[in-house]
Amino acid sequence: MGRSPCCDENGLKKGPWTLEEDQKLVKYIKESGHGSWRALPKLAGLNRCGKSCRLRWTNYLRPDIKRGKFSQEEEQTILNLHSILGNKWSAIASHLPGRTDNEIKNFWNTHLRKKLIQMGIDPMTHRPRIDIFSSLPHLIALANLKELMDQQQPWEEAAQMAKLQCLQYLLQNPPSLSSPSNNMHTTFTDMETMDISNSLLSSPPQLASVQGLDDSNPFSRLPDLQIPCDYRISSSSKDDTAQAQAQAQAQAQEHAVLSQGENTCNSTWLPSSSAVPSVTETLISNLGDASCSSNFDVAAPSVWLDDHQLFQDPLFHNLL
DNA sequence: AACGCTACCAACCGCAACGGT
DNA sequence: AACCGTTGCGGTTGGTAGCGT
Repeated sequence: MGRSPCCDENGLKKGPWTLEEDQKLVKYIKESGHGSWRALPKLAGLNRCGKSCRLRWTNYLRPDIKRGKFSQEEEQTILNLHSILGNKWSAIASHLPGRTDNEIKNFWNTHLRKKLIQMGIDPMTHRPRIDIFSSLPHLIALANLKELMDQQQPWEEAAQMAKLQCLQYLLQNPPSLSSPSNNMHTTFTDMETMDISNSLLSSPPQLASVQGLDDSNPFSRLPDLQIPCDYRISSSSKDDTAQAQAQAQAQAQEHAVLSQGENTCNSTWLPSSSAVPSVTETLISNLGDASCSSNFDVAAPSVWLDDHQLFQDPLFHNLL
């Protein structure tokens, strides 16, 4: 695949276009069409490379370009299409008459992406963020619990059972401790997270007798934290798993059709698409007033709601 | 007024795909 | 099949406007 020398040629102007250059380009294309972009600058009397001319035309000067703010409908369309197509800006732009891929890309990066992050949604997967910050409340609770355990406070056995069940619930419904996404806000490494978790899981010996789970290891039924965890909002029965896999396959095929064989949204680290529906599909209508600054102020996905309800439970406050 | 910070967006860069020879 | 030229695309950069201190 050869590469065109294009703009590295000496003497060609770069940078912002002047009004005069715009007028020359528009005049030439209106009269003669763009033809070969490479030949165009010379013919149009422009000291630019063809690539620059093409970009200026397609992104700015084309008469059918719609400028101005994106409407709610356009915003919704972009979110929907991005959840299916990923960063296929040109494919998304083809569904938005008058909008260029560059404009949509910029709008995504400056507005929509931030909104989704604010709402606790991973902008790449359109699913609840599963990074260290969304796990932080759980980890803090675990840390406090371990502190209490280390102090060997004389708990009632029933209370211990309840608390440990609570802990087990947390660990069986974890926000995944490691995120595959390109999440800029993840400052803890996966291994650091694992260290924290594993240190918390080194239980004091006196708890083994009250677990009733496994005498040798009270946490033996907890998920293997070295393995990326699926969301566990639904039953973990084998039947459901098989059903989810079948649904995932069906959806993967659907996505393959929609995205012409390319689907950047899928990740081997993520649960099947059918297990956790894309939250942007249900939260899109709230985006317009997503002015909140905290993940916890907005309508959170169900996988979080369960945990938040747990945190509000008086029983859980006793743990803290 | 000066400075720093942030948001926005036009434009650039480099790679990939495609078609012609 | 290999090479070359052209175009398309997505990621990134840099200029600048707006705002707060």
